[in-house]
Amino acid sequence: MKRTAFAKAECPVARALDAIGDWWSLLIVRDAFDGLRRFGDFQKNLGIAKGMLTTRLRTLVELGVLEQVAASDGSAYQEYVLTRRGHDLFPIVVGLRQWGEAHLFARGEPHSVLLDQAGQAVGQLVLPSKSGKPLGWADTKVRKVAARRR
Amino acid sequence: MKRTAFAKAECPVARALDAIGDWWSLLIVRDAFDGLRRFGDFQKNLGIAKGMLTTRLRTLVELGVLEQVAASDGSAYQEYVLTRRGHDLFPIVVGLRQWGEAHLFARGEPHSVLLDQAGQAVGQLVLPSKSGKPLGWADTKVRKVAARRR
DNA sequence: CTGTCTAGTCCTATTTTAAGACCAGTTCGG
DNA sequence: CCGAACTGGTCTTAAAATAGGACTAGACAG
Repeated sequence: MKRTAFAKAECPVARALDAIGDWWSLLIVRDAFDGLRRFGDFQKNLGIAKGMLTTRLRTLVELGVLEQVAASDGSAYQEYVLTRRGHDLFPIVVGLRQWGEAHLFARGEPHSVLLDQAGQAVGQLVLPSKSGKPLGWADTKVRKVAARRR
Repeated sequence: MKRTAFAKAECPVARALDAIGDWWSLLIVRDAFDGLRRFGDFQKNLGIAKGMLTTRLRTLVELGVLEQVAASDGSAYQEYVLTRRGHDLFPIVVGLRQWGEAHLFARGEPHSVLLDQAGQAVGQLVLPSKSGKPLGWADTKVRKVAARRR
């Protein structure tokens, strides 16, 4: 049966996963953050089947995460670049990176690292509170949307 | 063909997506953050097929994101609770939530909201730098693992 | 005991994915 | 200017994943 959809869910997490929660979309976005722009670059770097890449890029463009622009090198081809909405995915990609680094690599196993412009490794993502003290899971709760009464 | 695997990738983002980057796993984790613990609770709340839920829970337990413990109500059943590793997924779930809120809901459309213990909406995730100034996408770059020479 | 609840397993139909053949327009080398 | 190679796709096919539901063993409630 068709993959179940959460596009109408009232939970933003579910909608976000419905939009970009597949194996390829965020990897394409990651590569876009790394500066990749052309169909062939994504295809070669990810080893993704061309047909998949075509449908993923189309979906990301429809979502407004990527947009197609004329190639920056003056050729007749097109390039895919991140929009504002795409740039806003940065914390998610960083979060995945930090979780992966912390839990999916053996001690000493080499992996790529995120640096600031001075070449320093960046810190951990934090969720600030009004008081300035970072919030963890235990400090928060979700307020659900009130069930619609009749 | 078999879904392509990134479990050996040197990029932590790719490994993380390989582990938890499917449509259901993070929704299960979200529900666990919301306090759900039992098979039937997850199944009812998500509307997921039981077979899918079984394999997802098994995978999450193997990954060390969830663990099975004896039911807290004294019955003979088991419950699934987040481990330390599971709790560390909090920033990712929050990131998805915030991106979804910002880009996937129409103005005024109701959605669930994340609150701190005082009932205040939480702020945006930030990536701090040494200098204390939050880092954005343009302020960072990825250092790749050096290609292995012979 | 008996009926219901829980937490699954198993089966089937359908959809999605991977992989590669094929193709039209673009660019390059000479 | 011409043929070869590159770019950015489309189409086809086989295998795998998903949705949905039937079925079941053990726990529990009355």
